[in-house]
Amino acid sequence: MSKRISQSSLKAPSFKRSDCPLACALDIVGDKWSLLIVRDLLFGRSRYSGFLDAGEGLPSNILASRLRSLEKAGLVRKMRDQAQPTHQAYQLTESGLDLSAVIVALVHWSRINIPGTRPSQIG
Amino acid sequence: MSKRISQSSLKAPSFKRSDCPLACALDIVGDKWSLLIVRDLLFGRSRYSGFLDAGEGLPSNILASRLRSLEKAGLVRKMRDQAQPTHQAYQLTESGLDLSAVIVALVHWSRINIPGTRPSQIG
DNA sequence: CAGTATCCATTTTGATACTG
DNA sequence: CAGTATCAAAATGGATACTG
Repeated sequence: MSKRISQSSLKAPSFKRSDCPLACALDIVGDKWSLLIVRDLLFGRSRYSGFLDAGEGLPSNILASRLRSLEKAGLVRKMRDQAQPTHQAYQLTESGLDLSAVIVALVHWSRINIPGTRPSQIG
Repeated sequence: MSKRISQSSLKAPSFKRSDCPLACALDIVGDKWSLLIVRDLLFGRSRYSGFLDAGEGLPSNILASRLRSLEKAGLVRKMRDQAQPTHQAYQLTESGLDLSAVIVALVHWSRINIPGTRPSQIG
């Protein structure tokens, strides 16, 4: 017998504490995984399994939850893979692409301020 | 009878998954509160009670935990308040100040991409 | 194989009461 | 004022099992 109630057993993080633009942004990407998924998308990964293999050990249930919340927030779009139509592919929307500036700023900060950061490669 | 073991009942978030500069940065500021505290420091707040009153309803135990981890990561310094030496004051280090670029990028993104964001004020 | 879902232990959170 | 302590609730992380 199959369970039919829950769309997913894992809920996305809560949403919108205030109208401060910074707090609003953090309600969407203020966690340890979302920007790493955006990073992967920027660097050409587009498949579920690709995100899982990215190296930081993102668990599959967390990945599913994050993809849902990023999609709901309009940063990511899911579609059929052009090259392999049997597969799904994720891609950034305009809004998601705009996050590259945030990622660049974080990487720049990290390079200067965190010792032991990898010198020449993101991802 | 008093408990004496725990320095604090609340632990700071875990640390350093990989050597990717983005992941390293997110291990430090990749949560919903740390950058809001940095924002407050940038905008002139410096006291524990000031952070609590900032408006987003940051709980005091989370604040204590975040201040500890930001201090440990070298972004924040605790000292005696110059004006009122009976009080403590927090201030950003150079490293913490450098995060302003990240905050600017996030606010800019938010203004463009999140409807309902407050038009003319951070904080 | 790609993608989801479920179970369960551990961590983190949020709210509030409490202490020096 | 500046934190700590307590505790319930929620999120996380792994492992694993299910579906098409």
